[in-house]
Amino acid sequence: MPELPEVETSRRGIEPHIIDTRVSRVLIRNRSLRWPVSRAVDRNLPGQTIASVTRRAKYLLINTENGSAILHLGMSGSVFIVDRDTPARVHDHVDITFDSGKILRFRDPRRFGSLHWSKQALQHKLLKSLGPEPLDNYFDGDYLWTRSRGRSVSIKQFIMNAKIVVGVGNIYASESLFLAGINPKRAAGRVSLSRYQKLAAVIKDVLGKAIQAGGTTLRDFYSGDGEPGYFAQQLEVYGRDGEHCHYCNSMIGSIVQGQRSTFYCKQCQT
DNA sequence: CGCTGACCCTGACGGC
DNA sequence: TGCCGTCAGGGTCAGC
Repeated sequence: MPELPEVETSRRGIEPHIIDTRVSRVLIRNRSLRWPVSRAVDRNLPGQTIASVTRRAKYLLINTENGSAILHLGMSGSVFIVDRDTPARVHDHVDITFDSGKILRFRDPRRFGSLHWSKQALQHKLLKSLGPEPLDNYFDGDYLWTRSRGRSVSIKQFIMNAKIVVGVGNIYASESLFLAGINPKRAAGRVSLSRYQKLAAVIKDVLGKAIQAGGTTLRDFYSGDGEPGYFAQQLEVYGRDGEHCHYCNSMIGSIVQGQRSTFYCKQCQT
């Protein structure tokens, strides 16, 4: 469900409510997420004060002086702030309660999300081999071109590979390739440097604009403050198969790559 | 090492 | 109305 802009929107939504606030209690109703939730989470977090909430790739890092909770939202996860005594609904798996009386609640119907505790979050095995952040300066066309030489995988799957670059999920991969005019089926090793420069630029642009819009709400994404994201209104191809391209008026098509749907314009994308 | 496909899970939706 | 198939914004892992 959430890609980088949605995770960033969630981060911005919750941080002001919990920063400099002490955790009084952690309640884990269901430990069977993507990986079983270790007791280390509820053993270490209570009593800690939140120093910051940061993001690496699609992971939210809830940082304290002594370690971090590492939260991934998976496909259907969300975090939000509720007041004490707000009844939990089904699929509300984790409550982190603060001295303020507020609760940071994690909800995840499909349970593809995860929660870990780590003293050194960036060195955690799930995070340490991740590629660069797309909004970092050293992520650029030269980098993509260099990494892609000799690779036969499709450009769509290449840019969704978190070892290459993080945070580009299924929506923004299709959108970026459309904006760069690149056919998603093209082999990554057969994309020119100049096209990679265009691609890196549009990835930065589309992710930045999606963050500004508060993310993309397709059905169930809401920020920590309960606001939907408005980026869906700006989508060019995602979810638009059978409709007309905004630029050339030909029909948007869809294919399946790596068991994920890809949307593209055969006319505009070569 | 690179690539492909199976798999984890629940809910929403469309067709019949 | 109800049942069934399909699909969904994520990621890991085994096997070749």
